[in-house]
Amino acid sequence: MYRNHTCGELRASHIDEQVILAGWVQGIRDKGFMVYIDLRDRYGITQLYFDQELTSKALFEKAQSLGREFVIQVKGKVVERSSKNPNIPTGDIEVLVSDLEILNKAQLPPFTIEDKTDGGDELRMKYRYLDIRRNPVKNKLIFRHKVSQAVRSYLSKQNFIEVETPYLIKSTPEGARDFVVPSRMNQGQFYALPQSPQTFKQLLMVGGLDKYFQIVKCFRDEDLRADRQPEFTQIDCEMAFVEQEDILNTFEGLTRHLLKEINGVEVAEFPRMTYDEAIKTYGNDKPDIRFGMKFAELNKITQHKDFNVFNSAELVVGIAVPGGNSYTRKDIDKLIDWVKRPQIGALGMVYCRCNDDGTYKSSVDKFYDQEDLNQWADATNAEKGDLICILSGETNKVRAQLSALRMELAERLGLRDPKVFAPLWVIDFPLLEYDEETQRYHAMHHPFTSPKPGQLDLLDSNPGEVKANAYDLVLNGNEIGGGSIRIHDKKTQAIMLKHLGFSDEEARSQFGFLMDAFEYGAPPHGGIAFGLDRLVAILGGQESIRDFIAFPKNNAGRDVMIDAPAPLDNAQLDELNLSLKKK
RNA sequence: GGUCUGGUAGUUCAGUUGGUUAGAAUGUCGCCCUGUCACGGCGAAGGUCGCGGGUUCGAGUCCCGUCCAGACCGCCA
Repeated sequence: MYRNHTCGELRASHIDEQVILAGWVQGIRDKGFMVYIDLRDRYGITQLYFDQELTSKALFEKAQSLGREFVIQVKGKVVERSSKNPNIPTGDIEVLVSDLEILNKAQLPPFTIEDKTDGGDELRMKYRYLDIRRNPVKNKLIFRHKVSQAVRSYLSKQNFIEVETPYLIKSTPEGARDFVVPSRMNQGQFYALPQSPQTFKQLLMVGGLDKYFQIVKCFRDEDLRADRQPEFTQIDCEMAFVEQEDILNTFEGLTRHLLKEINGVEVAEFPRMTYDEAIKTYGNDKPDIRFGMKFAELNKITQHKDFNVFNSAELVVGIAVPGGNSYTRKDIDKLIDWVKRPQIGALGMVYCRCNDDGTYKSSVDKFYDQEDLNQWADATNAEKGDLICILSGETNKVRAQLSALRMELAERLGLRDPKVFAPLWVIDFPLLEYDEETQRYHAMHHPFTSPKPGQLDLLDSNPGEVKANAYDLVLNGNEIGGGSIRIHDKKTQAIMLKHLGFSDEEARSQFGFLMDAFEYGAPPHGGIAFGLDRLVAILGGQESIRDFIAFPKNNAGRDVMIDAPAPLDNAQLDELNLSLKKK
C-alpha cells in the first residue's frame, strides 16, 4: 500500500494514529536539530517532522538529503504540533516519521511549485506537468470538471442524451479553415476534423433522438487569441419540435443553474436585445451590459455648425464616461493617442468636459456653444463630472472604435467586475453578411440557419436585410453560446445554399446527405452550442482560457511541451502518398 | 497577412545620455540555528545580455535582419 491517507486529510482527531502518506516534497526547513518537510499531494499539505532526539541518525540524514519535488512515501505517527499553523487545514498536526522511502528523485524544477510561481508563461507551458501541480492551475482544472459535471447532470435530468459524433469527417468550404487528416486507405483523399458537429446533431434529430447534447472537441485552423484555441470544447445541443422561445428558455435555465451551482449567484430573467439594437447602442453584437455608457448618435445635433469633421461623417457617436472630467489634459491626450493606434484606427476624438458647475468645455468650443454642448450631454446622459467622448466617420468603423474605447474605459474604471454576471440574449441576427473580399453574401451563423418566417422572399431583393432565427448568449461582453432554429426541409435548404453561391452540384456533393435526410421526415429542430472553455473561464473570473485547459497551445498554435506540430518522416509521407512542395 | 510589446544569472526583473569588473530578488550549494511553516543568520557559485550583421575608439544600450514569446487587428460559417 502506498498510502492510507491523503496529505489534506489528517486532523487533530487522527492524533496517535499510525499513517502512511505519499506525495511530493514541497519544501524542506532544516533547523539543524529538527527537519520539517511539507509533503504535498492533490489534496493538501501535511507537515512531516524529524527530530534528532526521536529519529534515527540514518533517517534524519535521509530527510536532510531530500530535494524539492522528490516523490516519497512515509510511515509515522500523527502528533499534535507544539506550534500550530492556522493557515492550513492540517495545521494542528504533523507526522513524526519513522520510515521514509524515496519513490523517485526529481531534478530541481525550473520554476517554483507555488501559488505565486516565479515561472513565466513559456516555461510553465513547456513543463506543464509541473505547472499542474500548482494550486492555481490544478484548481482551474477541478473547476472545469465541476462545470462539466453540472452541465451533464442538468441536461441529463432534462432528458437530453449525450451522443458522440465522429471526428473524422468531410471538409466544407464555408466557415473556418479545416484541420485536415490524410487518409492512407483512400490515397489522395482527406478527412477534416469537425469545426462543430453541426450536421450530425441535425441528423440525430432526424433520427428521432429529440434532445441531444455532447461535450465535444471542435477544431478550427484559425489564428489564436487569449480566448481562442485551435482545438476547443463545445457544449453542443440540439432539440426537435422546438421554437426559438423553447431553446432560449431551456438554455437560460442551464445557464442560470450553472451560475447558481458554481458561483452561488442568482440572476433575474435574462434581458433580450436585437442584433440591430446591440450594434446601435453598444457598437458590437456581444455587449457587456454590466455598465452603461451607451452610444448616443449625435449627427442631428452636431451637423448644423461649421465643424467639417462631423458634417462630413456618416456617423457621429458619443459616450459619457462617468467621472471622466477628472482626467487631466495629459490623460485625455493619451486617450486620444490610444484610439488613434493602428489597432483601433480612429482619426481623432472630440471630447467635452461636463464641469461640476454645469458648464461645458469641449475640444471644439470654436464651433459649438454651451447650448449645443448641453444637448450633447442630454443625448449621452452625461452627468456633472463626466467626460463625453465622441468619434465620427464611417458607421461600421466608428462603432467598432467606440466600442473598443468603451470597453477600455470600463476596464480602467473598474466597471468590469468579474464577480458580477450580466447575461444577455442577442436575437434576430441577420441571416447573411456581405463579405467584401469574396464579393458575396455568406451565412452569418451557418448555412443551415432558418430565416425568420415570411422573409424567404427578401433573399432576392434585399439579402442583407433578412433576419434569422438565430441567437447568441452573451455573458459579460463575451459570446458564450450561439445557435439557431435550423432549416428542416430540402427546398428551403436548397434555396439557402443557392444564395450562398453553391451550384446545385456543389450543394449536392457537400450537403447531399443532409438534404436527403430532410426528405425522410425531418422534424422542426434547433439548437445551441456553448464554448465551454470560455464559459468556464468567465465563471472562474478569468480573461484567458489557457489555464482552464490542461495542455493548451501557444500563440502560434504550437504545443511547446511535446513540440507539435512536427514534420513527418519520409516513410510516413510515402505511405500516405504525400510529398511536400520544395521551397 | 499586419500592428505593438518583450527576450539580460536556474527563475522573475533592473540596467540612466553609448563609457571602469553587468546588478537585485528569489532559487541552488556550503556552514550555523531546539518549533519552523514565504523560517532565520553567514558565505559561495551562477552571464554567449536570443541569434547574425552593421555604426562607433567603445554596444546590454543605436541601426538592419532574423528567431522566439505575448497582446491585438484581419481571420474565427
